[in-house]
Amino acid sequence: VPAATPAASARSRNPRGQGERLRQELIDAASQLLVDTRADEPLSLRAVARGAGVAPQSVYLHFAGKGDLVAAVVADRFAAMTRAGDAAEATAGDPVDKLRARCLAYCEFGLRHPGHYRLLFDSRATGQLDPPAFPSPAGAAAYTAFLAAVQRCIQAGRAPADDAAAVTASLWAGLHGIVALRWSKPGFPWPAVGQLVERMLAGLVGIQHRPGPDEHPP
Amino acid sequence: VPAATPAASARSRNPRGQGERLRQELIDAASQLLVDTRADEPLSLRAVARGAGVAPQSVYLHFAGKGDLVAAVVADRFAAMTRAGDAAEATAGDPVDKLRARCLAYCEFGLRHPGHYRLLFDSRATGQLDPPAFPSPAGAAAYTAFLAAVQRCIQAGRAPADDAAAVTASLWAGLHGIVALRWSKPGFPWPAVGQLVERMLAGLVGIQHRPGPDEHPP
DNA sequence: TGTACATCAGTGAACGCGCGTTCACTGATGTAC
DNA sequence: TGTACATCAGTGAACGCGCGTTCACTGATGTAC
Repeated sequence: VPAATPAASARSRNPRGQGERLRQELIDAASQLLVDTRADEPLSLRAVARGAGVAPQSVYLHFAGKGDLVAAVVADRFAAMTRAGDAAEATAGDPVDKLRARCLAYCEFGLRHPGHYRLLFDSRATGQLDPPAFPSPAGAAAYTAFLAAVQRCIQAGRAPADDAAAVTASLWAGLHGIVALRWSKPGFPWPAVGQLVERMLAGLVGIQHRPGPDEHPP
Repeated sequence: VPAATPAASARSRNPRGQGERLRQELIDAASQLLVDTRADEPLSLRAVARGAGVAPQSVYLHFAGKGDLVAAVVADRFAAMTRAGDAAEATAGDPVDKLRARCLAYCEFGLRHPGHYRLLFDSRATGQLDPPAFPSPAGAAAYTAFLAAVQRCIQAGRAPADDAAAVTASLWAGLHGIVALRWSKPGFPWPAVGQLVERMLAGLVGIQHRPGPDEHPP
């Protein structure tokens, strides 16, 4: 529990004409608060204001209310996740390696930033959204990138022909389970993330697994 | 938002010697509150007391505090889920049919009682536990039942020999994804639960899919 | 070159609310003698 | 058979807290004339 004094007490007001800066500062403060949130408490407008070093009312200068603020944070974090997935995919050349890289980037994002991941994919958190409109454009973009990666594998002959949308949905479900259950049940003896991802790729997409240098088959 | 008046205003006090009844009444009231909870708000001790028709202080007659109450609700709901899974498995004779029945029962429990499922498997909810000890005996029992079902399939020759623990972990992850993402992204065009479960069984466990009477292959 | 004024980036103070928890109390029911 | 007492199942009243939101205000900075 942080002290009652603002975290950024040294903040000075933005220069005239730069008032919009506070908007991003508030989004960043909310992201920072969520980074390692394990508790069940919803994001608090007053905590965000404290994190940004401003009074609670100042949030209303840029957002219509708490729901609007949360929606902006969701959009910001979805963009960050999409960027991470695209960057990972770009480092691979092969369609299979691209799909694998995107899957691993998805899991890594979720495991490194559990609060952000939950904000995007946990229904308790997405229930904070105002209005609760689904699917969001950002969420649809994340799915579309996976679908394209799966389709490329099929077209390259690296995966059997199948209903690509259904394959992608099952793959997404598998990846979500890998991430979400690991946070939910940290005491469970989970296999390595890489091994689980490989099982999903082999079993759900149908990709043949070629053991790499750091794989040790029994 | 319910009215400020208690939901069960007609409640009369339990007869002498039957004070323990209130304990279960409180657990039931909490379960009822969670049944269709979509919001991000944590379970509230005062709301539980209102639901049971007693004053907030009465909770302390049976529980040390909010955390203790939540832990009791978790144990109660885990028991209900285990019962549902066991009952579903008992209706099937074949090892594969037993495993499938348990998987479908798992998904059905999660989809019919999202608030209960989240209490057991969402880290935001499990984070309410006091103390946050994992794995809980009840959670371990749920996993063990799945592991046994997978092992029976392997021993019966209905699934290829593999690391049964790793197979079960990946299957669990897949089932969790089927349930959790469906609540998180209700606007997404999800395939039918049965089809996704069949994909998980075929791909992750290695069970051969034989089309049933209500399956319509393209 | 000075001055009145508009704009901008915020803040001071307060509102009513629900929360978890504590302390002292009540009133019915059983039991000892 | 009557009565004092213990036990039991709760409640009355209050505490301090953080929450989202509203209204009026401040003080610095730029602009028109």
